[in-house]
Amino acid sequence: MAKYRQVADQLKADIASGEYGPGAQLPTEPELGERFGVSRTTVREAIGTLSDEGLVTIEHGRGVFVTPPKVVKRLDSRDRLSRARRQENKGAFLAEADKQGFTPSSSVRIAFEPAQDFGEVLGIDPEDEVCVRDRVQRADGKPVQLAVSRLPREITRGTVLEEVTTGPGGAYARIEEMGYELTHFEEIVGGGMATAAERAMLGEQVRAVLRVRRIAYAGEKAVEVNDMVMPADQYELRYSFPAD
Amino acid sequence: MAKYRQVADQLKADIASGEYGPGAQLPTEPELGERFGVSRTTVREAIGTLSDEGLVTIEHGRGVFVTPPKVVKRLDSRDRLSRARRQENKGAFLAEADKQGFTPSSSVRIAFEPAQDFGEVLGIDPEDEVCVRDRVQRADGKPVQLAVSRLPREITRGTVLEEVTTGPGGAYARIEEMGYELTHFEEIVGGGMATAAERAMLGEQVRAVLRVRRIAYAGEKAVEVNDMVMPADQYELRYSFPAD
DNA sequence: AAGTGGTCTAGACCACAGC
DNA sequence: CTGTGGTCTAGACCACTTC
Repeated sequence: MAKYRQVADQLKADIASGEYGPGAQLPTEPELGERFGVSRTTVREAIGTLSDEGLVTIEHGRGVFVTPPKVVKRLDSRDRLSRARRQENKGAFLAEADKQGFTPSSSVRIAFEPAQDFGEVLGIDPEDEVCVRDRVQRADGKPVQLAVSRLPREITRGTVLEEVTTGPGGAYARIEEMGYELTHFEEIVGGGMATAAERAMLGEQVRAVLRVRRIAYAGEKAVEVNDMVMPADQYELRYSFPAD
Repeated sequence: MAKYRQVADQLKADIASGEYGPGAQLPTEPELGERFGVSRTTVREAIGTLSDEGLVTIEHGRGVFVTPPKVVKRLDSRDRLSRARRQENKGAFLAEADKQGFTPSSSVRIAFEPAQDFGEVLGIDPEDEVCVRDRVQRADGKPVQLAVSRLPREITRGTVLEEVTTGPGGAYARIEEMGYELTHFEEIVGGGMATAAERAMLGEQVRAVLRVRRIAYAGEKAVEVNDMVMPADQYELRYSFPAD
């Protein structure tokens, strides 16, 4: 077996055995090289695999640390998006913050573009304009989610939906006030590795991400498509559905 | 910016521009090193990031190839797990194969163990035995999903559920015949990097995976917990739920 | 300034694929 | 056998954190 795998396996065992507890700093790369009788390059390759698996967190200039157990954000979309929540004046992200006890904040960038590929899912012409709401959502100041909403401009034109702040109950409450009564949501869940751009926003240590596309419907009409990206190790999505 | 990032960005651009089309082979590592004026190590680092992002597939001894667009398996759990499907004598994986047009196969390993941590979710004592059905599911011979089901042995004892083949309609059909009428499912979706063991089973090129835990309920009673692992780039999970 | 991880080199040998 | 990627080395210098 390759040396770097042997080193990785030994380090994993040491972490599992508690020799390096949560948050503990591992020996430096040169120290590990000497201990295992391998070059620093090989040690780095071993540490890289541990980092990929999320076992350790590498901090430039500081050291390598055993990743403490994550506080997982559990999202039950159906509850979180319920009309009841909106009537409590809570948007989806605020409802989540409320339940999990973190301080939410977000920055929003608004733009208007041709719908292009999104025309198909929204049921509009590719050249019709959409309102793009590009958000970075933070928990206690740390970015935890990227979300890009697109809404047909025929719905948003001249409304607060084209402003940074959408007001109590969030965007969905405003959409319903426009006369589009939301009937159901569809969520399409995928995953993958974070791109360099996503890591720049969510944190360089982020590896795997969950990608969720939520489509909000008013009857047969799709009124919003929201593409979200979140670090996989920080989220759990929960869905319930009947057996028949 | 680091050289390996520059190289990676240039290769990405070349792929996006179509200079290297889907399935095309990239120049060899020494060739790229010469072209960009960097060492082979640096080229490998660049290619590694492309591989992580799923843009290219590395084949030992053959070369580096632009990953062709994936045939994504779209799973609509609610439909796939419907009673109607079971009454068509199709288990979940068979129903999926039917819909997407691949030839399914699977190998099953049966074991009996104390429930331990799974006792909590199944509502039984941690020392009560569960029947463990450990499966590798293949599409056209290629492993595409790992699934480990655990069922309380009080349900499975002496039934075909403790055999390799569960018969028409799959395990859920047998559970209902035991008198446990399924009422609803819960699915908890997470993600992460594949472990070395998972890569050994699903393919060494697999990076990000989706992890789905499905819990089947008969009323308030959980009758099965099924932990599934699937390559993230091959799956899309679809859920619908009402807005109220 | 000292200590940590990040990048890079030139070269060697190994393992796998394909003729 | 040849060509490809996989592993490994010893050493150098850079960038970030901390004192």
